[in-house]
Amino acid sequence: MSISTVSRALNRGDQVAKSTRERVEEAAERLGYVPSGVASSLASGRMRNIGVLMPEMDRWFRSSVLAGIASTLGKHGYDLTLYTFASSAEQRRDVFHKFLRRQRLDGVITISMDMSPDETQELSRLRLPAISVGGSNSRRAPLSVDDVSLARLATEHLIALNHRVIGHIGGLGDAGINCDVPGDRQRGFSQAMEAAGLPAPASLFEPAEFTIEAGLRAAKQLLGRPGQRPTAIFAACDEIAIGAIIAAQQLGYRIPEDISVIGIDGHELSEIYALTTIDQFPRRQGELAANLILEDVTASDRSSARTEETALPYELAVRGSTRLLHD
Amino acid sequence: MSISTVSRALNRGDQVAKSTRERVEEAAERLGYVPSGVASSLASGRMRNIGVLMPEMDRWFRSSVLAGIASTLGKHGYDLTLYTFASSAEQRRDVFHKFLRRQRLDGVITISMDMSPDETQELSRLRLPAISVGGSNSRRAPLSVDDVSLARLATEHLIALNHRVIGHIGGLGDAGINCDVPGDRQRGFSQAMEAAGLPAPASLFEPAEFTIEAGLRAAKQLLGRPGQRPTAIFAACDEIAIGAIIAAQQLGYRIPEDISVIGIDGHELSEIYALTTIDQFPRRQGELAANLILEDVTASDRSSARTEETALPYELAVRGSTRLLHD
DNA sequence: CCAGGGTCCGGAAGCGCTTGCGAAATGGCC
DNA sequence: GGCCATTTCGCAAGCGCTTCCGGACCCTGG
Repeated sequence: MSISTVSRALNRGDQVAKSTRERVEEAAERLGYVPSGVASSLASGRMRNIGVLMPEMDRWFRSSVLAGIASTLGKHGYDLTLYTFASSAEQRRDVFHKFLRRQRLDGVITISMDMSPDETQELSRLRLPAISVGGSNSRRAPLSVDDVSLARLATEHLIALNHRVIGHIGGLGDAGINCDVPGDRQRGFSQAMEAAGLPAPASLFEPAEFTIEAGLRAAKQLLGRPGQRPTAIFAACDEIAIGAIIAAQQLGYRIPEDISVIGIDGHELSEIYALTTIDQFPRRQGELAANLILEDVTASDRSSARTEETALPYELAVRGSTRLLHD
Repeated sequence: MSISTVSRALNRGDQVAKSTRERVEEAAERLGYVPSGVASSLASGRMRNIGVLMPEMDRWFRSSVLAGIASTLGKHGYDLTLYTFASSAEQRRDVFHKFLRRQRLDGVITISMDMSPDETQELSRLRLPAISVGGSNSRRAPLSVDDVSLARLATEHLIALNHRVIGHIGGLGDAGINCDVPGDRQRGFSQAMEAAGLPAPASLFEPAEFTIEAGLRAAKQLLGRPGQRPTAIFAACDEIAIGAIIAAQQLGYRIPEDISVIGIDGHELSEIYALTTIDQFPRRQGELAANLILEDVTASDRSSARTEETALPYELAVRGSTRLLHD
């Protein structure tokens, strides 16, 4: 039995008789033989390896997406190479200009980061299919929920419950280098308020990063401010919303009797806090992203590079943190 | 200028005149040339790639360790390939018997998982240096805090505060396939209680997985049970502790007036809940693990395979969730 | 001025696989 | 049973680097 027959039997199974293939597989199993990844990559040009780029793993959303990607890629026999750049511009440059150029990847998935034109160009120069999840205005075949609509929906939920004085916490991007999800959500909020003819004064907005701690601080600011107190708060993400709930409780407010709170994400903690939220199934987003990139990679030399956005499912999950306001 | 000179100039810089090296580097920079990773791996046998194995990314501890590893490896020009197996034994088998055998890795780091003898053997058959963090009785060069001591320390803190009736929540391993951190912490608890001559009846123990939700449920069970109510709770991890705090509050208990709570980990949320805990700096553990594995990999052909355990730092962080019991 | 020793560079042989191409074998049909 | 169509297999040429080895060159000291 020749080397080439073994290779064919193990790889694609075509062009080789069923019986020989079975013999080969049996022998490989017995010897514990698995073809060397680097050698087969070098020879075939296929890496069986997808890169995942993301700013940091500090948010629940991102690690959920990552988990979804990891499990899906694993199922298909692909490796997943992880690149993070914790707010260091230099590390980020290195990823694009050193690591990606080593040509170990068949494609990349980016999580909640917008690429600069330079980076996008680099990707196409390398002829690497890419898809991004959790970014808003990425340039190549983005996979994203429409954050503006999401925020509008959340705000409309509060308005439908008769709230008129609604505060918003969020809007602080990741140091500007990443995606503009916070900005989009703020815009959605404004749109909904405007459409309902409601004012959205600056005094009812408080900036915060996407963490519980920041949400807690911001909510205290917002609620402690003299002037008209909001009867409801739209938090840009669940972490902030949970922080807001804790802050409200610490200040003596009852949720939802005194203040309604709504978030976005479907965080694992949201159920515990009975948080009304918009679930966007991040893990499933990761799985979807992985499947799409695999399709792109397998597709005969990316002739059919998808460019249209793929809309993602989301779902208003009404729990106990929002309630009708009686006037 | 010949190919071999370029290779030498880019790789090790020795055996090549400074001036030529500079010329090569300048040219590479200008052309955006970076040597193909697979080709150089195949030729040299070095992969510049470390594998990270872990059960799932669902715990804060694990993603913190991962973040530390990722940033350290990136700084040294190494790729990080991530393998997870969400409780599926088959996936886990595949990782060890397919993915690792592809020989794309220079070494592996395992996070909070114990390897079966079969798996350990597989690793040494592949001559892969390995180090594990967050596991207790791993077999190769483990890097771990002594979970028994940690738990003893936490319990002793409560005892020193005059508590005599102390409950414990935890002890539920990850379906038995992973590491025995929960068991170790339970043992530490028992040891401390016994040493202080205090009883630790079954009624004061409640099993729980390492999540906030499970902690919440378990704490309600523990506190709702008729009979002697504990004045303090030692939670096996911060997630459980936070769940316990929330549960206690929901039941109307005040923390720490009515019940003291201590956890282990140093979770990002622990400050918000004023949780007394034992910080074990997981991110730093990840960085350390990465540095050690790089040492192992670089070391002239693993002649000096470390086998002794490396003790890790930890620190009792006393916050507001524990207080002296006046009798 | 020449020998000797260093330094620096180029040639060439792989690393372990994939795959196009042609040869061999197999099977079906008249 | 012979011939063609079809399947199945082996040969060999790479894939893009690394690295051993020998040769060219330069400098120094005698």
